[in-house]
Amino acid sequence: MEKENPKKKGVVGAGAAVAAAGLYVKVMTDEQMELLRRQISVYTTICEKLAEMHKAISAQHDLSGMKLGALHCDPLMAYAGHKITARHRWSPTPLQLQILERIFEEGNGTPSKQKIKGITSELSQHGQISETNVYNWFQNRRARSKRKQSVPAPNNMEPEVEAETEFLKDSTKPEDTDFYDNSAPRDHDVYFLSPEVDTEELISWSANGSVMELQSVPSWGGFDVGEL
Amino acid sequence: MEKENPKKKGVVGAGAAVAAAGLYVKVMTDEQMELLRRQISVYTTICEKLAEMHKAISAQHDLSGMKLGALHCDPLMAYAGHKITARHRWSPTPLQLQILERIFEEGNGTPSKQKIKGITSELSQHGQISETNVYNWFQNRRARSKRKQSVPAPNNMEPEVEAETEFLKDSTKPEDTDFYDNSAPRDHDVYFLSPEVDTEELISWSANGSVMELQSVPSWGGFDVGEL
DNA sequence: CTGCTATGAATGAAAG
DNA sequence: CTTTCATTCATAGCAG
Repeated sequence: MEKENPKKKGVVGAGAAVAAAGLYVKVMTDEQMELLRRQISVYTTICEKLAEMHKAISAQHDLSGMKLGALHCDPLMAYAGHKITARHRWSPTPLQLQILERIFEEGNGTPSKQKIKGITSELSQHGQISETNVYNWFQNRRARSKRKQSVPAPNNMEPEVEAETEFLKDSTKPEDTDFYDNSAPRDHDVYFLSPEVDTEELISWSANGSVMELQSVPSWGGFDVGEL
Repeated sequence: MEKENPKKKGVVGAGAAVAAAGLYVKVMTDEQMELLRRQISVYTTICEKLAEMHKAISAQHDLSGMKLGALHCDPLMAYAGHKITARHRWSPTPLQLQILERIFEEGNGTPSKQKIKGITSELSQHGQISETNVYNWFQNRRARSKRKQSVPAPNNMEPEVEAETEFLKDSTKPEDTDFYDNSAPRDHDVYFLSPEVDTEELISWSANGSVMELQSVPSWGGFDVGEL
């Protein structure tokens, strides 16, 4: 496989001599400093929390599709020197996936050409996508959902109550059983505000919005990072 | 380049000495400023993405139902005890492996459905196994054995430039355009500097590794946000 | 503890 | 539509 090439000593421009006039320096007051520090802290916490949740959620392979594969790289990786591998196969963004699933379940068993076109244009508002992608997606979705009717899923034993079976038994069928949601109430809100964590005071984003708020404060109290 | 120590807070002396004497203003070099700016940008973007992702995921909690029915790990459980790792992926017992190998080499290039079924039931006498497992096994076995003869030659290029190597092979589809990959510039720098860019395609954080990495860089080259 | 390797699994795309 | 291929993700097990 190909992995990181610790070649380009990217490292957050440690030595990335900033612009030319590196003679004068920027100045910040204590106040600004404090503010900055605070914001950073918040961001850090949020990211940490989110990462944790993400990890948990996609414990092993779930991920309702958060692996956008458009460009396989994130900002950090970029600076880390990991080349931006160009060209990757398309992958729906979470939003797109959501929509696709909805449409799929809606019963439109046969997305006609026209349908596809429409869907495509709708989805392209949430990210790059082509008609072919949509077509393939439906094709695959159908084919794969079809192949899920063998596992009797008879005795769904408690995952954690494994007797002496070394490996899990029937993990057999990947996709089937739609009743799972009975065990999982939709109190999503609660999930994120986990009982023990102490940081949620900082970030309380039960539904979805808190984070957005945070994002809206990128100016960092007078410190305009954007204008730099 | 002295930022190799993820553990020890570097404390770039430049003036971030928030500690004691808080009488004079803090000073940051352009370099630090740049760094900060980048990090902020990255955090912002990531948070944005994460938020979006979670919104989508929690929206229907797994729309495709593509996961193991019973196993439904939610964040809550994760926090509770990090126990979500209950499921282990299947692995053939030596005996099963032996049989599988035999069958594989027997030439049955394509163990079709029926074949799979038969094999599965045969193997299940030696341990837990499902058709899917068998299917995947053959799939992987074939793919892997095929790729066992082209390792050395193709590399020669500098890692830093090899990004452009191949995005020519985008054979996508007949009828539509696949701008999705060509339109995205790979000017890494831009990623950080322009928050206004449509982040959808800029950041794609597929692997959980990305996030993890992020977490590991909270020191902000001198800033110790962690201690806050 | 950190990283690497082997390998089960998921999935977009293509072939039949 | 169904089956196969190719690529990638994620993780268990092992080595340094």
